[in-house]
Amino acid sequence: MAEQSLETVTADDVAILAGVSRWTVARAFKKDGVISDKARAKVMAAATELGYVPDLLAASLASDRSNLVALLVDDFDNPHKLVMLERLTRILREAGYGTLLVNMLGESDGPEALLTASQRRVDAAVVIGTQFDEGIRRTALGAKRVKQLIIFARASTAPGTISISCDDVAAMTEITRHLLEKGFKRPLFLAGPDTESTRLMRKDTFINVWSEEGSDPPPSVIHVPEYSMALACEAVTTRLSDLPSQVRPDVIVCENDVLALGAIDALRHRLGLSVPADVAVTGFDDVPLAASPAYDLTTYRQPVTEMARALVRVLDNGGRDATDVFLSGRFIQRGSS
Amino acid sequence: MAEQSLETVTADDVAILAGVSRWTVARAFKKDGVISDKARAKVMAAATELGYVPDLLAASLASDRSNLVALLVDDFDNPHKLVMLERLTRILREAGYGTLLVNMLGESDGPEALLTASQRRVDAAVVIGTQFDEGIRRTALGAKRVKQLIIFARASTAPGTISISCDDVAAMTEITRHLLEKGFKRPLFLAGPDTESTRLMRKDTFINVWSEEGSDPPPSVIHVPEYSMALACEAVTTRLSDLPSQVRPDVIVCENDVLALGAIDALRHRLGLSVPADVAVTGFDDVPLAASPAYDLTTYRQPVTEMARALVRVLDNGGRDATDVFLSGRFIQRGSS
DNA sequence: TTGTATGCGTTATCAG
DNA sequence: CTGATAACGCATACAA
Repeated sequence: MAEQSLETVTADDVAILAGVSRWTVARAFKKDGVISDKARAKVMAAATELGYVPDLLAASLASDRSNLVALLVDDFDNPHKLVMLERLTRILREAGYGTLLVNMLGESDGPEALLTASQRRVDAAVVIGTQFDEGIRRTALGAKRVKQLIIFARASTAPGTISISCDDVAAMTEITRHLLEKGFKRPLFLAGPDTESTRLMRKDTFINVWSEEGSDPPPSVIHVPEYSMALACEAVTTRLSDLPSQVRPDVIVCENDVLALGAIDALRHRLGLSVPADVAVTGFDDVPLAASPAYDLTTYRQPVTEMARALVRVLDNGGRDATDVFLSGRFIQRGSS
Repeated sequence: MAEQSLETVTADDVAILAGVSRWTVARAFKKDGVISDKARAKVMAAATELGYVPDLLAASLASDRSNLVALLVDDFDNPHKLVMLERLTRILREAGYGTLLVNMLGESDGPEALLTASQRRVDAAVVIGTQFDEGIRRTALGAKRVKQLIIFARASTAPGTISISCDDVAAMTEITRHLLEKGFKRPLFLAGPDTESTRLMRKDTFINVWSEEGSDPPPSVIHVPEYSMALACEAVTTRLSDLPSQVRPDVIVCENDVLALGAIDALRHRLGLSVPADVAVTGFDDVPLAASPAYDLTTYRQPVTEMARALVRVLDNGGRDATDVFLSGRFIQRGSS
């Protein structure tokens, strides 16, 4: 078949060549189109001959679906984002959705970012950021700008949104019990920023389970204002330096892997301690680096694939009778604990 | 202003409220629209009152620009991809472009991925993958499917494409001279897969400069089939184990940071050697992790921001008189060499 | 400077 | 099962 270099080949062209009407061409391209096998065959033959592909833009304009979803990301520093992006783009594409990647630039850029997306008629906006403020929700829901607002990898009780996330409670309970079994006595919990609207249940769960099932004083907690290795490293260094080993934490439980990696760096390279001999460390997410011999981090793998599939289900349903989704992942024990 | 919950507010609605015609509304929203200040003010007032935003989908259909570019990625394992995605989405968005992230799933998925993008009428397809086969080029250029094919962060001589990349020759020359000055004698070059169409000039440059300016035997080279820490770690381990220290390389020069991080892991955790005391290591890209105390990797920072800006320039020009772009980055000396 | 007709490529909906 | 009419929301070119 010679390469076509027509400016653009439309359904009309195919219709003429196939000897049918333009609408029959459209039907042939719908999975469940009501059309005779014969007609479809003719259309398809003509289509491949002309190199016709339906124009999704025109389709979006005419129908009220774009099969496009916006992925709003606000923190590109966490390698786990790359894992999520890979899985989301793969699975959404397999399901017929395109993905618009939107960078939520600064602090309060959420609403603006959402507008950009809504201008392209996305079927849904998926927030994969760490922050999720009320402004976004209002912008999304007010004026029906965005049909659906989905919070990914974060639990949220905000009305009008649905969230798809890892079951933090089950996950952190498993981690905590592992630590209790191992006989750790003085945990330190290293947490990220304390947001209101979307929160991780990891810290609370850890504190609860440890307090209930352990017989020791409640764990201490430190917060860093961002999920950053450098900040975590700094925070742990300050906190542990000059601390006599009798009162030094024997395990640092981190809200995610990025913090854990920073903590390990601090212990080894700033404080001259050994992991896990002097201090153990656990993370959360299972970023690729967690498996490297350098860190060998005990962590919990979020079920990203299943989460992405759940997203597709919600999308395919057009958001009807959708409820929040919590999925279990897998505890990954490695050498750091 | 009360939140509108109108189904959709179009330019017509704004026109009525502002007491002008629909076309005047359109003019008000064009940066260089020929329109009186008074009319524009009225339109804008009406627009904000109604919460009107132009529909980019309809605009794309009517004009022949979508202000949408597809980002085709085929390797989500390299953290540097995250850096590039952050910069590209940020700068493209600031310039008024939306970004469609497309996952080039498998081996020969390029053409298919490109089709997905072209169905949405992207103004350009930007390949950020490591692989770039001829199939992609043909699909893109054949039948004028995609107006522009741009190779980002990779030099390419493929006809009909334009590439925007770091000046590998200058960069690697700088790294090599640094190593020569430091007095290293037995380098080993660790490279990724050997592709035909888009190649890095890093390996060749290193070999050339080292051979010309150094007085020692030509460097040895090993290839790994993927840019993966694990593979690099394995390859270095096999290569160096049981090697007497007199003939052991004293520096491993890596094609990128991912390989370098894997090499460092191998040296430290598999071979029990110290970096840089026993063996030095250099990378390329300056991924965030390179700055961590754990690796402290000497590397070369790609000018990602400038590269993204160059992309915007090409896009704004609609590809007219565009030529390949090479930009210099910055040599970053750290502790690993 | 502003208004008007026409077209972009598809889909929804109804008629045959 | 197939053909036809009317949008979808905007841009371009031209006329006023």
